[in-house]
Amino acid sequence: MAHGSRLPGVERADGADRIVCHVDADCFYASCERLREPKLRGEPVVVGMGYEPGDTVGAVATASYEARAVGVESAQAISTALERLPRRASVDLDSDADSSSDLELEETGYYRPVDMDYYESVAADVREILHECADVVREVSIDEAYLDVTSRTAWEVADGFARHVKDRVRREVGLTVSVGVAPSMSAAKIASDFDKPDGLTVVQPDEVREFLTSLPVELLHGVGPVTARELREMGLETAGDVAAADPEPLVERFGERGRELFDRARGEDDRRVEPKGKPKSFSREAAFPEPVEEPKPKYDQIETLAAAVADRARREGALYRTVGVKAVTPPYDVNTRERSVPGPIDDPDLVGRLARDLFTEFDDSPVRKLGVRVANLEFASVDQASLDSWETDRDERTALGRTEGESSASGNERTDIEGGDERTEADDETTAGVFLTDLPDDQTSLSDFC
DNA sequence: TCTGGGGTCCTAGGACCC
DNA sequence: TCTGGGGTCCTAGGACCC
Repeated sequence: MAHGSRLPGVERADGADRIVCHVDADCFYASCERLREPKLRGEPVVVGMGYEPGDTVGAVATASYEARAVGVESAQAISTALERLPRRASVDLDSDADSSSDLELEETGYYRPVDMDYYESVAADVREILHECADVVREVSIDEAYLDVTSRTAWEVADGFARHVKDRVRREVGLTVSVGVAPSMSAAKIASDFDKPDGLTVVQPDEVREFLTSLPVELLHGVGPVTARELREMGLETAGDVAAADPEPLVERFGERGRELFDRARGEDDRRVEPKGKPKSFSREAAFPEPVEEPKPKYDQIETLAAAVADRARREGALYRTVGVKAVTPPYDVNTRERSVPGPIDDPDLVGRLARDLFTEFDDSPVRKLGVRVANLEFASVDQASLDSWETDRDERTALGRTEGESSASGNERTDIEGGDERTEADDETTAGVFLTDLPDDQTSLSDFC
């Protein structure tokens, strides 16, 4: 793309500028709940786990803006959320005995459990629209994506284009999204956040520096509480401060990230929008209501999590070479242990055995949270590039699996390469998925903006 | 902020190899 | 026996994101 060597003064003139769109659904889980339960519209809605009587652990996944108005935030302990926003249903029961609770009713809200399957199905509808609106889409998470729309619009009409995307999602799915348009991924991300909810912010190429300059450093992507505090200690409060700073101390203190920070604060980010690759790891974790010391419940939990992770990997058609456990001990110390085996495996029993083995170190420790993870993943077949080579890939993989199974068995642990039929079925599904997402784009409705 | 769950990337030291 | 420097893999921890 001959993009690395551009002269400072002429960066807008070389035609290499991209138009990047960041699309971010507004309080996605809560909005999904409203889709299937319209009475929740306009009401405070909290989606999370652990709010039923008797539950003791859980957190807020998403709060509607009405719920945020009374201090409910995502990642908050559900107990705190319930204090600030009592659950509507439970108040209704009380209200029989207390007719003066009309006022309090205003300060109650609806709680709903996380239902990922349903949210996934809604997200799939949104994705379909986004893929029709862009040449390249990078899905960042279930409710967020970057679009490279360089060939679909122009700066002069970028706001109309963004409006079109928003309107389509609202009409066809029923959700509001916030959209940011900018010449880079990092600026587009900040732009979509700028005017939430239902936001639309376009940052023209020559406006990027000014747009960023007054932003507090924590609004930069990749700057969390720790980095923000350290930046403040260096006297850097805003993106503008960082942009004007000497980059050397930043690199000194933060390494590669420091350089990145400096660039991003100046609006320099030449990452191209690229489709997301395969996952790097799968994990499952679970918290205990309170720290547990006895081995039995801990090992039971390890067992359950290991089985769930192995099952997930198999369903996704992934082989793994590394198994890890995580033990969170009071006050909140995160300990991880992992072990790798020589060859890629698909072996639920071995995941269980390795996980138990790795965990023995924490036999006598109080533990508040446990996790099991597989990593070093390999996806046997299906490179979307060429479907012709699929049969070949599959044959190669079968041979591969056998060889590596043997080498791994000779390593230290017995491994079974089994379930070949199931794996093939999973691969077939993946292949079908490639066909589905390869449907031709319908650009006609976008021609106005091109 | 007293802490849920599922991810990503980076760093740093040690082992091991050439 | 002492020794340089580079590369890669593994492991543990940390920061961050949604």
